[in-house]
Amino acid sequence: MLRMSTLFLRTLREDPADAVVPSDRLLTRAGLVRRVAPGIFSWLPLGYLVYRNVERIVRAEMDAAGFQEVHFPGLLPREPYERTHRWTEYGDNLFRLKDRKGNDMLLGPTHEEMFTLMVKGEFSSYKDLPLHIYQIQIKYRDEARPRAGILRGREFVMKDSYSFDIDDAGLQRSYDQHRDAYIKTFDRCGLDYVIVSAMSGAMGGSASEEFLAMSEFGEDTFVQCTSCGYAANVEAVTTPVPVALPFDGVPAAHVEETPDTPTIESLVDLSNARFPRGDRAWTAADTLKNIVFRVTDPDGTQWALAVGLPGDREVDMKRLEAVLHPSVPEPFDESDFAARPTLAKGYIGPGALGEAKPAKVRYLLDPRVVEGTRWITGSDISGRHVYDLVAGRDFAADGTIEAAEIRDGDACQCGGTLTQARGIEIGHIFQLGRKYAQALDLTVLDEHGKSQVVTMGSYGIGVSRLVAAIAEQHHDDKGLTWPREIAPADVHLVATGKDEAPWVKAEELAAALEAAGLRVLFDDRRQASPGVKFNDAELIGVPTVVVVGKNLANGIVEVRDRVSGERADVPVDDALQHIIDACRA
RNA sequence: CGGGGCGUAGCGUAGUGGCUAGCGCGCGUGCUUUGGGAGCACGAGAUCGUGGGUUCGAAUCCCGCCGCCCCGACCA
Repeated sequence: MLRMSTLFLRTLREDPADAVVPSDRLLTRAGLVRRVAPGIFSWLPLGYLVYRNVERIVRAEMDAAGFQEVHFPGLLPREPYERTHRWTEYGDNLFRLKDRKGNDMLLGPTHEEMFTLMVKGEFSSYKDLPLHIYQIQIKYRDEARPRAGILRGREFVMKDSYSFDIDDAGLQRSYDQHRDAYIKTFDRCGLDYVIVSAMSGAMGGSASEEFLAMSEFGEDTFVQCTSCGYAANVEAVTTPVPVALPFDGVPAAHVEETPDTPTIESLVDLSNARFPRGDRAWTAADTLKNIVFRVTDPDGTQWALAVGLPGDREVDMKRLEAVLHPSVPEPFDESDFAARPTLAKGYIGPGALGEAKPAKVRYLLDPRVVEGTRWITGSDISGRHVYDLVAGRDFAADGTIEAAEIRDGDACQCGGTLTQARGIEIGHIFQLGRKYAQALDLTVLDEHGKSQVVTMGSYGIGVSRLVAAIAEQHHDDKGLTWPREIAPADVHLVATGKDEAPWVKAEELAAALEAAGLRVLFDDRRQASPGVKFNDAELIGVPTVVVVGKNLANGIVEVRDRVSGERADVPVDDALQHIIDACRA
């Protein structure tokens, strides 16, 4: 039994000045966590109870799926990460340190290497597969900017698991098993979440999905189709390709004088003033904007890329980076332009773009720029634009690219419309494939005695982040409203009143509830006023609150439901059973 | 790393050149109080982030440094 009179807890009446998101504010005010350094937190007794409840659910579902728990060190040697190139690829996000001999060490940001090497050390036959192992471990990532409290720390707890299979079909089965286990886990946590397609990105491999808890404070933007159920991270959204248009009646392309129109807006204004369209006004969507980037490959090679897209859209850097990964795009700077005199800044057009052209700029188009679409675009001469330039007739590109910003109302592949929302990434599952097994030489013998590289899946849950994600979704203006399985207790029992009787009865009831197997948080503080106790109970968010006070004189105790706010006056003699029923409902 | 803001008691804050740094919460002692953050009295708690400078006098003005928060870039 937890007694408030002795609990190591101090709730705060005021919001901490630095806390911005609801979960951070409430977890701090309710005395569950305290910030120690940016992105680094301590768990106090009540918070640690909540944390362990979440961890227990995650572990239980992993175990139920038949996965086996292991535990790696958080402090790791450099060498395995050197072999997979992550010692360098992880960059500044890796916490690095040296031991007394001067050897490089790191605090593990994730443990693919360790899992792979462990399996390599023990298993060597296809008969040993499939294998699923997991750990719940503190991870360290030196984020450039930790924020939002527990939601995004530099030290956090993650459950990471890995599957090992001999072939692709096995990997798919393993992936599906994990997906099911994750659904059960997040359902038990009482979360409202979506499963979205994600970019497999750096890790390689094919299938990849993210579990996003709905929250306006989430850092991931995703889209959902209002009609077909499709959901995807913005980075992974694909744009439907419009049907090609006939262009028989379109006049031949012609260059016009358009002085001082380096921006789309100025170009549209000038076009309407000097070259009116007749049937309607020109808009930004009639222009073809070409944005150039310098792209750096992992091996250091640099090349130029132009993205052509309708003038009413911006390039979404996140989407561009996601498609190009692991290469890194940066906007052209003055020296890049200087090196390519055929590119007229502000007036760049398809005429100068393409790998075959002198500037050697790889030219990729937004899928919306299909054959037959007609555009106003740069003529590659400062102060002039081309009109009626028709895609497929007057120009072609090296390919297409998904890099344009996504907007609410954009079309889905199914013909429906997409809407955007934000979410907190609570889980990520993906088919790693053979990248790590290859790099670390994890092979097993198949049934023909031939050596085969193992194929892996990688699956993560942000355990500590889950606590914050649940808090984001389960609170009201008074405080936290934990789902029962997550809550630090089943019953928050408040004793109050000037007579001795309620205190005696409350003690008795607390003991009886505990004997019945319920977890009891007993507010037995003598000095605190009723108002303080009620407010603390609401802040802390235990689902069932019981008040033994002045109504005991009438044989009544009060049972409150924290979430619904319902209050029931219950005869003392029925109280025990009533509370047990309420907690087991 | 770019842009913005802020460092005053455990927490929230006032104080823009004048000597004793103020208030609320919390904390301690005593009395009163116990159904919605109680009252009274007394009390403890701050080298005003840090180093230097200006000045008769600096929390306050100037310069450097450190730290923190927010937006962006980046990320479970």
